[in-house]
Amino acid sequence: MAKTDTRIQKKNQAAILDAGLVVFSQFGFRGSTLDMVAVEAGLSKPNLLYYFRSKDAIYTALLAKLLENWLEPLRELNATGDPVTELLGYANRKLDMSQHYPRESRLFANEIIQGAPRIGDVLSGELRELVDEIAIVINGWAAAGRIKPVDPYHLIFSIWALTQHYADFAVQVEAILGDTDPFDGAHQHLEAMLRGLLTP
Amino acid sequence: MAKTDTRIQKKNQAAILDAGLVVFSQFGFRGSTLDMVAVEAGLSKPNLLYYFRSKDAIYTALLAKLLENWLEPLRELNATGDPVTELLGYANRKLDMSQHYPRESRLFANEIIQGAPRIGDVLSGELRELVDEIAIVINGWAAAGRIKPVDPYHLIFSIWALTQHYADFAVQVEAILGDTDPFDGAHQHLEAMLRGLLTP
DNA sequence: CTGATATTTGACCAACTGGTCAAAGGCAGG
DNA sequence: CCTGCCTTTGACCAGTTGGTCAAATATCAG
Repeated sequence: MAKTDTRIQKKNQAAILDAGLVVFSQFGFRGSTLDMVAVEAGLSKPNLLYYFRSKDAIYTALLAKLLENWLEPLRELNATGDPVTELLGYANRKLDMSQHYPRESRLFANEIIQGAPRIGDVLSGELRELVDEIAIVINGWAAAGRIKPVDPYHLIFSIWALTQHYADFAVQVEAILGDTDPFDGAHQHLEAMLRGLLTP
Repeated sequence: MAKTDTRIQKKNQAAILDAGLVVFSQFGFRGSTLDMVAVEAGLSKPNLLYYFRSKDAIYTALLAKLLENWLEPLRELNATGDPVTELLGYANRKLDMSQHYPRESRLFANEIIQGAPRIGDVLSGELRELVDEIAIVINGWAAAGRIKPVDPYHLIFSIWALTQHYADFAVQVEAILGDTDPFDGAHQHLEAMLRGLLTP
């Protein structure tokens, strides 16, 4: 029943997902067409639909695949480590993701701005639980005087905001900075902000 | 020639722009349809096109109108005031805008994420010049030792990121915070971050 | 080589989209 | 009441969209 995918299946499915990422991350779900994805993937439209049941199936597959990578850095946060090191490490990992996977960031941004119709349950389920756990850890660190007292939820929001901004609003950042690479300064600035906030 | 608009014209144009804001801010330009805007405005589709030449005209009118309000707080920043007060005031004003005009924020977010095809020249023109001016002011403050040394561009990016996040990613914020109002904590957290970064 | 299976595609369709237009309805000044 | 203008709309159109399907083609095991 569950036959293993052939070489060509794997290749084409990957090409479709790559193309879908490019197109969906720029135009959002409703703004993208199967023809755009097909052209980007170098396949015909009916051929796309041979590998994926529908436009929705491509988009959903992309979201599911990316949600994993997106939540992973948060899981790596180590409750037994040094608080400032851990939080800074997390923030830097997120910033690296913005630098190296900006399209993934924009895909999520599009989905969430538009009301997260397909991942709302993940946000209020898995993500919320994960953040609640981290919040307890951060509160513990604050109670022990290892960091300054801080609202853990807004701390996490601010790390997300500060890091994803460079991917999601890349056009604006580039319009203002010109040729300067944003990420050198971004890392330094991010660290300065978080140290100023957290160091007791 | 340039007759003043009648009452009914003003009323319907306003209704269309309001409806356009609701629809475009949620689905982006390509994801929105004239029918959606028409239903939201309580008018028929041909009637929309009696007041605006095209879908594009509605969207462009919205963007132009909003760009003004969006840049205004930045212009209000006073070079002769107290640095920390000025920057905190700006950040709080932006956060208030996210609270009271989240759809405007999401309209811009959608436009910029998707590559800012219609306002790219404003970003690299008017906005960039404005930011360059502020950057000089901030550098002056830092050189005078009135704030800690800081990259002015990334400081501005971080204020944008931290404030707009609560509007653009409202669904995610609400999924995590539940019924708690985000903006109480947001104001406090924002102030703590900026004070930690700036206070010499 | 051969047959079976996996892959690809041209032609097509119904629904939707932005936009047009002529005709109808409403409304103020005379 | 009438006249002229502003407003509204039903019907319509051409282009696009997601999706189907039967036929054609490539691939591969024996």
